[in-house]
Amino acid sequence: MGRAPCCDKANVKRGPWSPEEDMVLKSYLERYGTGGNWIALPQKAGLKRCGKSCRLRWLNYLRPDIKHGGFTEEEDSVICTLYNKIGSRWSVIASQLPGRTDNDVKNYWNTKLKKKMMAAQAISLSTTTTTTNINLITHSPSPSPPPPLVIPTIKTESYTCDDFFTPFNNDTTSAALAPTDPSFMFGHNTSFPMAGLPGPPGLNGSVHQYSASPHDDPSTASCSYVNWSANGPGGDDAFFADFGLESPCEFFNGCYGCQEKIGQSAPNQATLASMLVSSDTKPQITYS
DNA sequence: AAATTGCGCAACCGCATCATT
DNA sequence: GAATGATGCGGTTGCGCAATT
Repeated sequence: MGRAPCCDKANVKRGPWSPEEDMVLKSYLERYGTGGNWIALPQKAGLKRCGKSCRLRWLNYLRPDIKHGGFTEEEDSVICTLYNKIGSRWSVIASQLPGRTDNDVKNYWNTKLKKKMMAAQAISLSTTTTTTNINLITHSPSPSPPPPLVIPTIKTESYTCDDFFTPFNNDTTSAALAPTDPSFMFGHNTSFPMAGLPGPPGLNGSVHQYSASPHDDPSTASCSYVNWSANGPGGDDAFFADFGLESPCEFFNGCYGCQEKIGQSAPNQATLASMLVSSDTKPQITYS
């Protein structure tokens, strides 16, 4: 038995969205949200569109945090690095680029970056065998034996204060426990410039800002790194594992994307500091 | 100036996965 | 565990526009 179509294709509009349709969809979503059902949304909003089409339009174009325009060199590097590691998992790659959508990244790769990287590969093969900063494309046909793969190990994630507080601000049940003013940090505006603390072995990076929710009782505080980056193998799991933590979510409940952890206990500032200090390596993480 | 070509990007399609019953 | 429905995702298409012939 075949699947039923998600909508009546004969009675839905297709093709480019008009500004009026955009306005209707945007204002509806800003007012009511998805209601947990994209399929029913267009009818409720008064749009003659397929629910999937509405979802795509919102995610790829109408969302307020979408970044349009050219990609930076840094974004190029992230895309190439991740493509070499995980292939065409565009949603994963896009998740590392704030404001970028998987469709954007996919289009950019297919139209520009792939050619750019192939050209770089051709140059590197014709000039030297000791490549240093060029990402080689492993998915394209290559002569045997294959050239050495050079994968930069830069791992960067950036969360803004607004991102950090998004799960709180969108969740009325936890809003009472969380601030709406990002400047209101743990310990009443105490940020976390803890210079001289040891960092995880083998990683170089920086935590630009540390913040936590402003509970007076630190034993129930939740906290999160904001705008941290780590250069080295592993990425975020390794980053935190080397602090002796299983993962960011285990302790840093309340961090962006970890809403399900809200409500668990978290280490207070002193405990966290002692965990960091107890590492026997010299400082490799700088806090600024 | 008209026709053709190439490019960029929005949108669609169909399959995979997840959630619910 | 099976059936069903909703969502997420990657591949692909097709339109509009600019560059080229």
